[in-house]
Amino acid sequence: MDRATLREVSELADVSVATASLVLSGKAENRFTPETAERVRQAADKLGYRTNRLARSLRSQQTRVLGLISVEVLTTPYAGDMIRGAQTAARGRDYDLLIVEIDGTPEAFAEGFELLADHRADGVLVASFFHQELPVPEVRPRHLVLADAVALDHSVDAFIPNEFDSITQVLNLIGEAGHVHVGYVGDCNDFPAVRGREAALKAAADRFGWVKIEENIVRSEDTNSSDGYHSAIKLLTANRDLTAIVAYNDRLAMGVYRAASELGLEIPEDLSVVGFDDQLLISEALRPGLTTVALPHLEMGRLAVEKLISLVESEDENTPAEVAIMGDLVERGSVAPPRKGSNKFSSELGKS
Amino acid sequence: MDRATLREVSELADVSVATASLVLSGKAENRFTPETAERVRQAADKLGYRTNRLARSLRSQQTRVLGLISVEVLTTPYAGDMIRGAQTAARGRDYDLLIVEIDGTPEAFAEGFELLADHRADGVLVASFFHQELPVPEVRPRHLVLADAVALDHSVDAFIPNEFDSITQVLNLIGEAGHVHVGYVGDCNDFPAVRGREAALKAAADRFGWVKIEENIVRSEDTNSSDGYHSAIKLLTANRDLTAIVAYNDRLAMGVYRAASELGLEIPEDLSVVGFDDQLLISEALRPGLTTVALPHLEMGRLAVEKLISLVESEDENTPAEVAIMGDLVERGSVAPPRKGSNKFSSELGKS
DNA sequence: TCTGAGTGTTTAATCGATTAACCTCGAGTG
DNA sequence: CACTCGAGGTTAATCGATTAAACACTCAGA
Repeated sequence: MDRATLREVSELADVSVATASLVLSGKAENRFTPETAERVRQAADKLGYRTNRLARSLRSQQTRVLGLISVEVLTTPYAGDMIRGAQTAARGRDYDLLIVEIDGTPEAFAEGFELLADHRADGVLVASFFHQELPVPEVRPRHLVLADAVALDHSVDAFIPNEFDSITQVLNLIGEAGHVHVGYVGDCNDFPAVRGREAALKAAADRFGWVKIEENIVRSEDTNSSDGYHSAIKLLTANRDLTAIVAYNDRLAMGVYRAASELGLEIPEDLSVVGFDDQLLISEALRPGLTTVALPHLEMGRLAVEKLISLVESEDENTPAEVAIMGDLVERGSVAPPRKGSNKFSSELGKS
Repeated sequence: MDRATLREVSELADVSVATASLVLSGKAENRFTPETAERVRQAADKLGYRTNRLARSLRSQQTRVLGLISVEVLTTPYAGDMIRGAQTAARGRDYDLLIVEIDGTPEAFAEGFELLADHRADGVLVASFFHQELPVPEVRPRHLVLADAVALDHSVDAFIPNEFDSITQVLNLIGEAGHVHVGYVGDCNDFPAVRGREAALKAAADRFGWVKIEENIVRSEDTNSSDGYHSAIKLLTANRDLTAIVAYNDRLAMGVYRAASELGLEIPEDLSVVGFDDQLLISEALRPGLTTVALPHLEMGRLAVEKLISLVESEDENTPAEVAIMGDLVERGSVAPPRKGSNKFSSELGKS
């Protein structure tokens, strides 16, 4: 049941191993008579010949294998599409992916790099489960590209989401609907994603004339639904004029929904909500569906692999660049114009 | 910057390549003087020598690479832990994983198998994103194991969840709390997971004397939250005595929560709810937290790899077996004893 | 002195594919 | 007729590690 070797093919075709190799690799188009070539091809076909990648790689000093270091992408439900994008792109160029899952520590990187070096991967792609700055060690593969992450020292090619323009899409939706009392449920960490989204928020606030946006920002310790809930409660009770809340991500937005429901606020009639990430388990399940932005995971994976292959295949000098990619707006129904005057919540409270 | 070869090491140590190899592989413990051995080791150290896996594999005819065919595991947020379990187990035995993502069609399998055969994987693990029956082609790797799936013809070793006993844990919780009017929001497909869970439901109904369980089963077309909502509404309006609902999975349970909230039923006071899967994005985010069962993904991945390695390393005859593994009960607070008499919903309606 | 048995180390074949360099033969050229 | 040249192949080195078999040497025993 073992695969046939080139020697077996060449014997069946009654030629030398060299001839068989040359014919099958197509690297000597017209050095052989059509009959010889055909005989070789038939023999290969008959024996189900496939070239032994180990042997080829050993000889050619390239494996056509790309290492993929997954920083928690495999084990968190956020960014699987990035790997799919990467795999599709790689397969399309006849490369395969060797995937190693690690946490993001420098030691784990070193181990991962070592393992991939042992396998003689032609290049390495590091994919992160969210847009962060990674401590990529100095000792690193010759060809390296990052996806959904940048190197702390910005010394590596990277494909990241355009946080600013992406979230601006939902901010515009809020602004154009006429909201001016807008709150923001954020994250307290210092990540590029956090900085980018808040910068966009402030720009939008300026542009649309949102009222006292600085005071309507609450930053959660963590970004789970329950933090979103507490933050939203805090926002909505402190500022009863709020008619829209922007959440840093969909999980926080989920908490905002719960807060709204508890306070008797209908979404979107009394309160518009937008999220970020388009985590389907949440954004599709909430009622009404959450208007949010889908991160360009597939694209980042694809582009990163294509860049990596181009690095591998041309030995030209390369100047590392960070490419920011737009996310897709997904409108579902959690945004509506504000009620006249103020939201139901504040008017009800006004009565009592 | 390229890695040192054995020849370079041997030259530095002033011995033959054979000696260097023998010393470093530890396969000839006392054939050399301690001084020679030490000299070789020092040289290897100094040069940062690591054996070239391609060369070794080519020679030894085994790669210490296991293929992992992921049937949508990578790209759905359900079962990433299975891959983590598999990778950890493999690394612990000095194997690496070559992962290929496919959909579950026979053609995709064939392609995946071919690709892994090209890479001379020593064995292949197929991991599915849920417990299903897979059409594994006849032409298959010599060593093959399934995780979270069985072969249609049951001809392959498999590690699967014990659906019956796993869900019985939450069913017992419901029964022991004293509920007798129990509803079930199910799935209409004919999967092992569906059959196992419904069988357990019926067994529990018998054991606890649940009232007319057959009539309180609604099967959804799909298993998203919105189907769970519609099914729960149907159940709760048709049978006002229901005090507990069991959902086929957490996503459906999420819909049940919404239905309950819409009907003014408090969970767990008026209605107990249990799910299955422990999908954290849902089970942790819902209020109250969802009591559910965590599938043994990590374990399945781990055990499958260990079985696979044992197949690879001993050429003994093997009789395929399917091993069912228990899931873990996760209690969060969506179960309470029923209200005296009946639920709030039915009593309120009774008044009007 | 010769044989035998260890010890310590090297020689050389091998895994399978690639490819530069070489060979052979017949046709064409001056 | 001697010589060149191209078409159509083949030879053999190479990638790096593994390992059976051979070799060189020492020392004990006959």
